[in-house]
Amino acid sequence: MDSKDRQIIRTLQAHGRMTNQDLAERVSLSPSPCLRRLRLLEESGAIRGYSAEVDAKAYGLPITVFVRVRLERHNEEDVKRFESRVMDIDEVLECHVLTGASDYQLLVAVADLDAYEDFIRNRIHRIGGIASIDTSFVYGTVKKTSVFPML
Amino acid sequence: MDSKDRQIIRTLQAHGRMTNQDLAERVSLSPSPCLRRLRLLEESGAIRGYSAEVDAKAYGLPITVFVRVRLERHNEEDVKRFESRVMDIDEVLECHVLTGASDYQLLVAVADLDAYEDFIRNRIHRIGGIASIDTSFVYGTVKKTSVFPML
DNA sequence: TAATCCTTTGGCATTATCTGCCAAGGATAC
DNA sequence: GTATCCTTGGCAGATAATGCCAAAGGATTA
Repeated sequence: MDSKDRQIIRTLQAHGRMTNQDLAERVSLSPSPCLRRLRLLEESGAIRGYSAEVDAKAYGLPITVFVRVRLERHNEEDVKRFESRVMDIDEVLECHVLTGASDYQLLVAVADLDAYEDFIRNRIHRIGGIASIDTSFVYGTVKKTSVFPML
Repeated sequence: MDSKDRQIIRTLQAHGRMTNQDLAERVSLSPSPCLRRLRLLEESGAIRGYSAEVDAKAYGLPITVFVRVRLERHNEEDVKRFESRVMDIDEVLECHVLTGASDYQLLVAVADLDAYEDFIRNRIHRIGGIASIDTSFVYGTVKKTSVFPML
């Protein structure tokens, strides 16, 4: 992972469908070595994949919520159950384990408030062992980039 | 935005560099109408762009932090200054406006704890007008998908 | 300093893909 | 029933991907 690799990565974070020719030009390489570097980054797992960035509202999911969850008990069984159940819920886009007052932070996308209530009552609480849930609705987004800072 | 469009979107959220031929096959269209739908989704803004999903650790940013910030005052001037300064900080990947106890939640990626301390002291506090900062380090990630649920 | 090795690069040719154009099919309204 | 509109599918020229091989650049060792 040298500076050229990071340049390739940042370029593809900003323009994920750029052709290899354009990418090569942007990072000042010819197409062949550029493509070889790209394949190595993909095979090594540094680049996990590619994704379209979609307007959630246009898709039909106007409500985005950060949900912080604390469990009652932290034995292996309860933790495993919570995590495996959460992974299967399609509305949960992200679930991170955090330091601090909460155990987990979920990123959830839903169509309306009824769907959110349904999500909390019938998906999350049904898992059991939940000590507390803290909901923060996203009112607006000041910044959202997928491009890492230069090093 | 019909069911076919959403199918195209979900497919490209999972495999952003898939060729139009493969995409067409996956959604049961021939390449021509598939490409036309795709271009319309892009031009309408439903698809904002494409991005490589990169392993932050492999890139050299092993520490991910959610930072919740509350401002002392909420007059237009202070709010505008905070938001415009935050947009210019490369380490800040996301900044959302939240309901609840905090005003903002930032997603920050840094190389080490020193860089995080420097970020808080010299980037965030220097903005001025900060009432409180609450830091939650990401210990692990149970789930992270860019694919929206079916509707 | 020179020789050697190893890594990375660039060009070429083949194969695959993109994409604009036009005709055909299917649904809808009158 | 028919006219109209929207969407689809196929074709062809242009563009891009990718495997192979020779050459250049950089580091290490003698």
